[in-house]
Amino acid sequence: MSSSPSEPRAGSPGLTVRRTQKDRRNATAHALLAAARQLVADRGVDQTSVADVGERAGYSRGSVNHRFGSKKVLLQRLARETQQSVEATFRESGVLPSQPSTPALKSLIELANVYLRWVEQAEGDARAFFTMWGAAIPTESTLREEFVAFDDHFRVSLGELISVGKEDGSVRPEVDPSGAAVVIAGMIRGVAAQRLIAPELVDLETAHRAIESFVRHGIGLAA
Amino acid sequence: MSSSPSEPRAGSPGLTVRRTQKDRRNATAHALLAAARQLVADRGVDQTSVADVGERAGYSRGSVNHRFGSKKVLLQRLARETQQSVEATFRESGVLPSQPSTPALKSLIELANVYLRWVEQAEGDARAFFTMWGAAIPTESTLREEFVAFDDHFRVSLGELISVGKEDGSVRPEVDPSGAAVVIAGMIRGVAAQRLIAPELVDLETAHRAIESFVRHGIGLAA
Amino acid sequence: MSSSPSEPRAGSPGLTVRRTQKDRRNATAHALLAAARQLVADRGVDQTSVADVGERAGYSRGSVNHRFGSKKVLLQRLARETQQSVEATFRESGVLPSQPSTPALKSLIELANVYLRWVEQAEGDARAFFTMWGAAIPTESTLREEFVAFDDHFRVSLGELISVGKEDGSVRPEVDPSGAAVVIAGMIRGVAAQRLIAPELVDLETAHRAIESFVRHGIGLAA
Amino acid sequence: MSSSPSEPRAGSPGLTVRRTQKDRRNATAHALLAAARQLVADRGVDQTSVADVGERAGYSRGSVNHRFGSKKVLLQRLARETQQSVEATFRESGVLPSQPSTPALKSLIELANVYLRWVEQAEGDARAFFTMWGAAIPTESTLREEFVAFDDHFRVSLGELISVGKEDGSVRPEVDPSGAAVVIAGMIRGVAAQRLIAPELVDLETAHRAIESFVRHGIGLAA
DNA sequence: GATGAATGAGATTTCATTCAT
DNA sequence: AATGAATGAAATCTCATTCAT
Repeated sequence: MSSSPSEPRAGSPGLTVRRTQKDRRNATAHALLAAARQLVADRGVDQTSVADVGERAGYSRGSVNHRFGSKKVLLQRLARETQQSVEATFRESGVLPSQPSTPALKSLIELANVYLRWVEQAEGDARAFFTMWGAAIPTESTLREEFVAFDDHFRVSLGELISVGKEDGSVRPEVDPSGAAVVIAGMIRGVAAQRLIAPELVDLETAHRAIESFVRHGIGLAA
Repeated sequence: MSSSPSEPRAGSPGLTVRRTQKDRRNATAHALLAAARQLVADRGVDQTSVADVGERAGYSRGSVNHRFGSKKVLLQRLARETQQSVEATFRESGVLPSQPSTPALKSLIELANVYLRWVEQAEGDARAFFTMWGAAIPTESTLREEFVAFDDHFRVSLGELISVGKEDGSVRPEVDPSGAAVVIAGMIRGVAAQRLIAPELVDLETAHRAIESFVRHGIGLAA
Repeated sequence: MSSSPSEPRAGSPGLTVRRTQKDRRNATAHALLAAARQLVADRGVDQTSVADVGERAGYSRGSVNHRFGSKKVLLQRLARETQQSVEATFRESGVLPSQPSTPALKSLIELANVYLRWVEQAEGDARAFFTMWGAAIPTESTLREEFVAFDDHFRVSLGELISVGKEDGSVRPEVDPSGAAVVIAGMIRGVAAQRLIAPELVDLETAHRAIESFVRHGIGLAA
Repeated sequence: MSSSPSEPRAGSPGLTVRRTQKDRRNATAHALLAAARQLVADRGVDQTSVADVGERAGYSRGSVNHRFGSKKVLLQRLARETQQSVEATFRESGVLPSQPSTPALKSLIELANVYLRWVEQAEGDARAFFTMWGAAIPTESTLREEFVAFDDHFRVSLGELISVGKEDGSVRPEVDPSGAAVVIAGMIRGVAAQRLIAPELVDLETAHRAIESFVRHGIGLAA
C-alpha cells in the first residue's frame, strides 16, 4: 500500500536474487501504481503526468506507456487498486463478508469504524480514491463506469449485511435494506470526504461516535 | 440557474437597446459562468478550457481571461455560485435560517429533502458543485480553500439547527451537535454524490425516506 | 524628464485652471511618454504593453492608442524624446553646437563628461535610450531607421567639432575627423552601456578620467 | 558558426548511420542554437518565438522546450555561445591570453583589430551578441546577469593585458589599468554597435586605424 | 525490457487593436 | 476627449504518445 516508491524494489523471499521477467514486470507495475497514487492524491488526476509517475517511481519518463500502454489504463488500474485497498481492510478486520458469529448491526458499526480508520491510516490511498470518485461525477467522465460498478457493489454488500441483521434480529424488521444501504454508504463517504478536505476541522473520533449513534438508533432494534 | 447561454445580448428597458458598460460587464460575466457550469458538469474542471467556456457563452476565446483574469478566478467564482445556488434553495424553502415556528427536527428533515430535490431539479448546478468538491480533495488543489470555508459554514448551520432542536425539545438532549452535523452533512452529500454518479441505480425517493428515518431516530426525541 | 507620472498634471502658470483641448492633448501625450520611458527602462520594449503605459500614466488602458494611434508610433516618439534628452543636455552645457570661444578639444572632453553625467542623473532616460538602441540592432528592427539617422547626426556633430579643433589648433592636423568621431562616439556609448548593465562594477569617475586621457593624447596637440 | 540549419541529421562514422542518443541530443541542441542565433540577429530576442526556432532548425515546434526547458534557458545558452565565439577568435589569433613574446600594447591593438574583423566575418554571431547585450540593459532583464559576468571578464582580461604592458614597457607607467580597460572595451563595443546599426555609414577600416591611434597615443609609451 | 528523443496537439495567458458607450 | 469591453492572433509551455536506440 505504501511501499518505498523510489527504488525498483528487492526480490521476494527466495534464495537467489535472480528474478523472472514476470516478477520484474509486476514489480515495475507496482512501483508505478504507488507513484501514481501519491501524485494523484497530491495534485489530482489531470495534473499528474505519466512522465512524473515514471520518474517518481524510479523509472524513466516512458515507463508508464511501456508498462500500461496509456494513461487511461493506468488510471483504471489505480482506481481498482484503491477500491481494493478498502476491501482488503474490510476483510482483514473481518467485517466483510459478514460473519455468522457476530450480530450484523455490530458489523455495520464496526465497518464504519474501520472505514474511517482507513481514511486516517492509508490517507494517500483514501485521498486518491476520493479524488477519482470526484472525477467520475462529470457526465462524460471516463472513470464513471468504474465507480458505478464499485459503488453498486458497496451498496449491495451493505444491503446484504442489513438483511442479515433483520434475520439475526439486530436490525428492525421494517427497515428497507436498499434505502438504508445508500444512506449508510453516503454517511461514511460523506464524512470521509469532509475530513479529507479539512482535516483540522473534522474530528474522526467525534464523527465515529455520531455515526454509531445514527446507525444504532436509525436501524437497530432497541435492546 | 440555466439562462440561455447562446444569445447573451438582451436589452432590458422598453424601447432602446442602449446598455451601460456595467450592464455589458455583468451580462458577460453571467453568461461565462453559466457556460462554465455546464462544461464543468459535463467534462470536469481540467477538461474544460477557457476558450471553450468563452465560445460556449457566445463570446470570444479570450473573453474568460478578459473578464476574470485567469481560469483559477473563474473557477472560484463558479464554486461560490454553485454554493449560493444551494443556499438560495434553502432560503426559498424556509428551512434556513431556522424558523422559530417550526420544530428544528422537522426543519432538518425538510432540509435534507430540499437538498435532494435541488440535486434533481438543478442537476447542472449540483453536478458542477460536486465535481468541484471532488477537485478540492488533492492536497495541492487551488479550490480547496473555497470548500473548506463553505463546508464549515454548512456544518455550523446544521449544528445550530440541532442546538435549536435541543432547546425546542425536538432533538434528544444528549446529542452532540457538531458530531451530528458532520454526519448529517455527510449523509446528504454522500447520497447526492452516489446519485450523480449512477442516477439509474440510486432512487432519491427511497433515499429520502431512509434519511428521514435515520435523522428522526438518530437524534429525534421519541414523541 | 521625470515629472510625476501618476497624476494627469496641473495647469501651467496662467490665472484660471481652464485649459484648452490642445493643452490637454499635450499634457496627456507627455504623461504617456514619461510612463513609457520608465517601463521601457525597467522591462524593455516588447515587455511593455500599451495598457500598462496608459495606466502607469494615470489614464486608461486605451489611452495610448487613442493618443498615438499605435504602439509603434509611441515608440518612435519615445526614441526621439530620449535622443532629444541628450541633445538638450549638450545645449544646456554649451558643448554643442561648438562655441568659438572654447578650444574644440576642451569641448570634446567636456562633452564626454556631460554625457556620462547625463547617464547618471537621467538614468531612466539613458536606460530607455540604450534599450532602444539595442533593439535597433536586428536587421529587421522597426527602430533601426530612427537610430541610423540619430547616430549619423551624432557622428557628424563630433566630426565637425574635431574639424574645428584642427582649425583652432587644439587637435593634431593629421587626425581623420570621421574616424575619430566614430571612435569617440563609440567610447562614450560603450562606456555608458557597460555602466548601465553593471552600475556596481563600472565607476564613471574613473572612466571619465580615462576618456579624458585617451582623447587628449589620442587627438590633442601636445601643448 | 554557421552550420547548415535545415538538415540536422548527419551520420558521423563511416558505414552505418547509427548514432547514440547522446549524439542526437547534441546535434539537436546545436541545430537549435544555430537557428536561434540567426533569428535573434534578424528579429531580436522577443520577436523570435521558440516555435520558429524549432522549425527553422528542421525540428518541431516543441523541440526547444523539449531540449532546453524554456526560452529563457535557450537564450542564456545562446548568450554564452556568442560570447565564446569572440573568445575563441581571440585565442585563435593569439591575442588572449597574453603572449610573453609580444609587447602587450601590440596585442591590445591587434585585439581591437581581431574584434572588428569578427564583427564582419561572423556577422550573425556579432549581431546576435549585441542584440542580447542591448536586451540586458533594462533593469528587470533576465539576461542581465549573464552579461554582467561576461563584461566583467572582458574588462579584467583587458586590464591584465594593460598591466603586462606597464611591466614590459609598452604602456606608460601612469596609466590606470581598470580605467583604460573600461574605455578600450567601450571603444571596441561602441564602434561595433554603430557598425551593426549602419553598415553603410561606418567603415571598419577607418575605424580600426582611429582605434589604433587612440590606443597607441592614449596609453602607449612614445617610442 | 527499458530508455529517452522527438513530436504536435492543446492549454493558458498576454496584448495590440477596434469600437460601443 | 476618453474609457474600457471585446476580440482574436500569437506566444510559451505541458504532455501523452510514438519510435529509434
